[in-house]
Amino acid sequence: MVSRMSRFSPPAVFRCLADDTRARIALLIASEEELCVCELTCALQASQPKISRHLAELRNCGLLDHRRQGQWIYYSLSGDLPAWVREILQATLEAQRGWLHDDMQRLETMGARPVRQVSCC
Amino acid sequence: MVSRMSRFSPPAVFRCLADDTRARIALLIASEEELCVCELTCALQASQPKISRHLAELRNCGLLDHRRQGQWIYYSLSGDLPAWVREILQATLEAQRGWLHDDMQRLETMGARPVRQVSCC
DNA sequence: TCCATATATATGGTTTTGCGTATATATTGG
DNA sequence: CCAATATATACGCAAAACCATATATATGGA
Repeated sequence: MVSRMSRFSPPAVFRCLADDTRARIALLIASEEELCVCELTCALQASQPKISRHLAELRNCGLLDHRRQGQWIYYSLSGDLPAWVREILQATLEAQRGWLHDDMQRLETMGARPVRQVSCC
Repeated sequence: MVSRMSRFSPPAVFRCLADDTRARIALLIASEEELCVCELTCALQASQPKISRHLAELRNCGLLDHRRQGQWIYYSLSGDLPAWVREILQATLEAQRGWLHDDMQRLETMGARPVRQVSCC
């Protein structure tokens, strides 16, 4: 019997992206590599708990990784993401950039974005 | 302001595919071009009303077309499907054929499948 | 016309999902 | 240690999704 409940089964992945907030988060991160919670809160104009709750879900589904840098927690696509999931995000992103336009605009014009540091010292 | 509610917005499409039954139906049809309700009922081993209900939803979302031929109603991918949606289905299908294996097996070994007729007379 | 088959829809109930608000935790700078 | 900032989680509720069962509709053949 073939497993119908792998972590990345098609409906599991689609379910993760089926919510407006989560789709916007996932595509923004796919586009920007890495974003912290406050940037997403600003880009989506949503409350911080709402963003955090959906980030937790994307994390639990295995779509996102996170790292802490000081006070900020940066989210990125999971390194374990299967290629087909990456392809889906990429295809959606390329075809639907317009759909993300407002969010990206707010992100670009956001004041006081935290500064990334790749390594320490 | 950019429309956030097009018929084929990312979350709308993903929501449609977020259910186990609907994902299996959509991918089976993407693979087989066209399937009737009784074939899907057999392949998924689900009740006829359950299949019909999910087909109606896929139809309402704009993912599927249907045509009647005699007593049977054949469902296929909508002709109006945006390219990116087609790509998503194709990428998922190619990467996740194993996930569909049991369904396809049952379809292939199904007795008394109705015979397609392309045109009349 | 009557029956069998194929398909669609309605109904009522249970489960899941998403939300706002309140609160907890962790980090940084004084 | 204290206050401020960033983030996560808990709780109670409203809305949405899904299901099984029952029923309606359409077609084809006797």
